[in-house]
Amino acid sequence: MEKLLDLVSEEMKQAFEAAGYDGGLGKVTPSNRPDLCEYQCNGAMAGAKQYKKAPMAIAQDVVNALGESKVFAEAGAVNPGFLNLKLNPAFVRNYLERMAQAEKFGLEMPEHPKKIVIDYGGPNVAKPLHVGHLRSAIIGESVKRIARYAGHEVTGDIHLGDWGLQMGLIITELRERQPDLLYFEDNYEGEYPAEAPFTISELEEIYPTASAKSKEDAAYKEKAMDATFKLQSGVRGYRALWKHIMDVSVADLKKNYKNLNVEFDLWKGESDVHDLIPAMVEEMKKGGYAYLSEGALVVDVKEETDTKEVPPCMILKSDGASLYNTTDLATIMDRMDKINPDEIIYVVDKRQELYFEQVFRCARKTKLVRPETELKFLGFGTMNGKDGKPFKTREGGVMRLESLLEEINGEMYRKIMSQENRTMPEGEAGETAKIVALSAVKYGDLSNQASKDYIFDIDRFTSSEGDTGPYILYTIARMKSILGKYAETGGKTDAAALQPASGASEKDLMLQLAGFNAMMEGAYAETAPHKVCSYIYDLANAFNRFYHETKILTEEDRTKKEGWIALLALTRDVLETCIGVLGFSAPDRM
RNA sequence: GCACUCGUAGUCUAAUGGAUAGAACGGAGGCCUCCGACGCCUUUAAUGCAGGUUCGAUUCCUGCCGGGUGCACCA
Repeated sequence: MEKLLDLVSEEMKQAFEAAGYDGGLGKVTPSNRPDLCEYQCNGAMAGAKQYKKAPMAIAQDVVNALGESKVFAEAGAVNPGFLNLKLNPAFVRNYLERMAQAEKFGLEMPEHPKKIVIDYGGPNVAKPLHVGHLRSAIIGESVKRIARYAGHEVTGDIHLGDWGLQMGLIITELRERQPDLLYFEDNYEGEYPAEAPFTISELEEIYPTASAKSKEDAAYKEKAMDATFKLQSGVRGYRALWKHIMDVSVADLKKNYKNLNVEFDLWKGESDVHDLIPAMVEEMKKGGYAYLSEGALVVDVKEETDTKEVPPCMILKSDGASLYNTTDLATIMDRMDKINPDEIIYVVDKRQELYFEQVFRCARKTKLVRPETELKFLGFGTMNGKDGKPFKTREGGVMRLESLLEEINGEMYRKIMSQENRTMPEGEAGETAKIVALSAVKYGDLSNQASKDYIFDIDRFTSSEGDTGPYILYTIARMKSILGKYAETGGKTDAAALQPASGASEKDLMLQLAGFNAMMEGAYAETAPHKVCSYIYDLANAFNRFYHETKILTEEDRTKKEGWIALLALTRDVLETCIGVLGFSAPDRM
């Protein structure tokens, strides 16, 4: 289904052509001056040079050519040459009815859906999630859902950090503590226990301990590196331990991501591509791309047009070990092999931009990807505390994600329980608090442009006043309440009942709804969840204004009432769809 | 040192080169016998500085000032 803006532009294009001008000038955009008009066209000014004619004269010609139109209720030429437009209410009404009845509100599906892999999350096993993981999860999940809604075939991959020295450290510390474990017996050939010899909380304590020790004690670090080597070369007991670490850790991660309403399609990690590395390195050498520099194996990725120094992409360290680059490149290779995506999007801290630039160039140069495969870096900014510095606990440490969520859930719960006219029982309040708290966190994050730093302010995010998640949910709850009451009286809801707008706030709401497709297309094209946020905020406001001056349930005129109910139902559906792609949901009441 | 990035009301944030820079919080004032006042309405206040390109610049270019970040064996 065509976007409203396209239909309107088409009408304008014909008018330009009828008046003897280039139809391409007839592009219509939403109005910058809502007090003057609903839509505007700046084509007359753009065409002034081309036709050596005053913009105003061109605009007047176009208005004359437009004549009587089904699309426009008003079209006027205004100095210095703007075309101010108001739409015909019946035209808008018909558009909304089609939208309500169409799949995905008439959002056009791509002719050739793209295969997209989104790499986000990126936690390390055996380490608890902390606030640094929050943005990748929230933004990645939303980008994934938007792309999927837009009709593409999207795979979300968590990309675990599950290989390398950190695993050696854990195994070493385990050995220090429990040297008699079966896993450390060289000659043992039997089955290992199914149960892990540690819990997740122990694991989370073991890693930092081991990491600290290795920094102070060279011999300890030596042991850890040896353990890493043994693990990577496949020593049975070490592999068995590694499996335990993975199982315990992944189970915990799944629980935590579930609380965030984040779901990965793939739980792949660095370990999955370990075996692919030797062949990949060999190819890069054979192709003449990789060479030794200062003992390390590197691929040059400089380009003529660079204004900055782009260091070569390192493939192997001088000791022959692999590193971050190696696994990322091997992962690209693996994805091309198994999924063959048209695009891979990395949702990563923006500080890694240069690094990914190197990796992308290297992947292209060494032909790991097809020439047309898009590699996109979606870098996000830092989440700061109220002081404008990176978010920390009161003690100055790294805050665990669990603690952060608990704090917000608690805050939300207190707010619900302290409502003056609270009718909600405590049990439901607990569940509702979680739903609303998640909206607070996610909306607070996503309403900013991803690339910018932002200030995490619990008080502001959990407030239901202003541009917040709870405000959106409150508005939805109110609509559900009205629709519920209407349904109780046996009323029917049907999009065919929609009426042309009779008032200004009603028309405003309708136009806002009609802009859904254009908004969603833009949010996908620019991988910009914040556009969805600002859209639903405007939509919620438009609804609240309409609600305020329209008494729906007490309306005597049945035609009017059913039309409004249909409008309400459509608004609710659009809002819920939008928060769905943002990765949160709305309770029925709050 | 080189490079990247960001500077918008007191605070927080938006704006494919287009009209009077749009919101939110805060401040001031108003609206509940009526569908959820966690709402609505009115009001207050901003593009770091200096040039340039353009009919028109928050947006593009140059310089300066200020914050953040990155510059091969970490991830």
